[in-house]
Amino acid sequence: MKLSQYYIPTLKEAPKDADTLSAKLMIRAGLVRKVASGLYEWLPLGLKVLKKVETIVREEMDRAGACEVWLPIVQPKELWEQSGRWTFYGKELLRFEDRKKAGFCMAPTAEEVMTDLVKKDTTSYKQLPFCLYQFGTKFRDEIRPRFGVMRAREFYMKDAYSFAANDQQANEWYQKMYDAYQRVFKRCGFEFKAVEADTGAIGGNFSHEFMVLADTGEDAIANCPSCGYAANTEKAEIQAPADVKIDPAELKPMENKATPKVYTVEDVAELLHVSTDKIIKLLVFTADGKPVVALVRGDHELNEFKFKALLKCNELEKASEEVYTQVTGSFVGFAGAQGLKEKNPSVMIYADNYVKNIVNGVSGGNEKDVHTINVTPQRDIKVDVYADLKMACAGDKCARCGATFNFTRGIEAGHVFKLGTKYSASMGANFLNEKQTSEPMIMGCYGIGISRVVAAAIEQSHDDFGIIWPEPLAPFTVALVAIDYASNPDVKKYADQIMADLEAQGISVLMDDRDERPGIKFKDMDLIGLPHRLVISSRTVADGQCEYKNRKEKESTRWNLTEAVAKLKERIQK
RNA sequence: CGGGGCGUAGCGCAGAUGGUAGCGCGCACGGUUCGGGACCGUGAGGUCGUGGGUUCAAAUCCCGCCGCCCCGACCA
Repeated sequence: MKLSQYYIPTLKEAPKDADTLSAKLMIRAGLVRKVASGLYEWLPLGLKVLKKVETIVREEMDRAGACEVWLPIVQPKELWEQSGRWTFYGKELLRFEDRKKAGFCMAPTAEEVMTDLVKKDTTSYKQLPFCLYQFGTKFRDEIRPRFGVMRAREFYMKDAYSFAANDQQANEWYQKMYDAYQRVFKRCGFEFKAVEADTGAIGGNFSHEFMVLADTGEDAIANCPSCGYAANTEKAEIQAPADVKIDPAELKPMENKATPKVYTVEDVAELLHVSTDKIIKLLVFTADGKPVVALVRGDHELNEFKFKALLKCNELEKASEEVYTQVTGSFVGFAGAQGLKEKNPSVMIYADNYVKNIVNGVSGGNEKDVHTINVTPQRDIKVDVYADLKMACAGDKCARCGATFNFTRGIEAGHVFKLGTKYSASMGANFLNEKQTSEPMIMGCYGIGISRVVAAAIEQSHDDFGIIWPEPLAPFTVALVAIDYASNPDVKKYADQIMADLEAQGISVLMDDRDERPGIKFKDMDLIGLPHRLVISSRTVADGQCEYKNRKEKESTRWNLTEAVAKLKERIQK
């Protein structure tokens, strides 16, 4: 392909609303353009990469034995009412009416249509198990789209759904998909990790996220170097610290200190000359409307996912100021749990395991501008439940083996869920088993954000000059920079020849044949980030040579023109 | 939805105290250049987000609306 005929509008400067590195590079390199918040146009170069990812995913889905289908993006309200998500799914579900005032939505995912499709034709255990998948546009009306195509409202996804007659079959499909995902991300050339994850709004029994590792990733991952356990920090189970034996002689009596206008943990610690791990943070939530109190150490963060799981509630929200005051009898920021149970016996107090070991700590003083020092929870606070409630952080130990976690960051590119019977039961996707009884199918669902994978590839692999595509995803394999193409017939002859030879061997080439200065051509090619670069110019042609450079490397080498194609072939991954 | 910021040429920006719009990049034409985003000259390109108000006069001041971005809840 000649660049002069291709549509690659590159930009020297990124638009100011591009917020992430990959978003900036995708726009600058002419992969995408933005039409509106969270809505993108994919240009030829970007689409090529998208298709490469799609092809890899399709091949691995087929290899795993899944069958491709194509489902509508506009879906009827009735199906969503059957699953209960018409009301349960938040505002991310874009709902609308057709001319007959019938309700529809733009599909954010496809459990409903897929389950509906399957239940009509599947009636016997003899037909199970199987797995269907599709590629398609998904729409989620995100409150705040961000990070370019990584969190767009409209995005391209592969979603697969497995249906099984029993747990064993269901687990086998989960494993097949898990393995297929391993192959997909390996083939994409990624550094990645499969981690245990929270099941979130999709619901279900258990799940893994496939994280593309990148320092700029949105998610933090805890991994155990000893037993291999890896989990999103939202989920990572932490070993409770060993109980500390408290020496009664150490304990000091509680005492109130004036701390006017001091609100943050850091400020309190500084004013009172204690470290933040001595501070007991009190948080008030409403769990399905009922107020609850949570305590965590000042240097820790409460993990709402864990708290929610512990409470087994549907909705967990930070309490309003009124509720806070009502529950604690104090002002926001100055409540302490000492004596709280005595004052308000109906309120449940939950505390993170680490709070148990605080001795002579600091807590809110239950008065405006006052904190209480020498609070020792074991003596002074009636905690109902101690549990693992904190976000995993540096120094935490693996709940399974006790080794200290390592932390990395990643981008969630794929997610596998074991759904169980959540949708099949509510939507009546039943089958008849050997014993003539009807039971719901056991489902699994498996997603890969294809458009997000493209952005993730860039987040993981780039430098100051631009993108560095992993070879399997590169829009073209070879960049052929033909300097003096327009003015030197020899350059034109050899460049055309090499391009034709490469293309004849199935190697894709993008040749810059434009009548531009060399600097512009180099800069553009670096930005676009094709893995292999060949330069042909008056200079090299005079010596019967060309110049080769890998995008990842700094140094280039000279090759004879006659051997260029063969040498290049050696370097290209098959 | 709550808090903060912004909307002026394709992109990045400047336009105190109101006087009818400019710069850099990019684009077109001519010339000099030609291995890491050259230089000179000429030129095209703008309902200043939008609706209203104040005023002799509004990009500028006031009000409404819309859009976009950042911080929080969602997620592939």
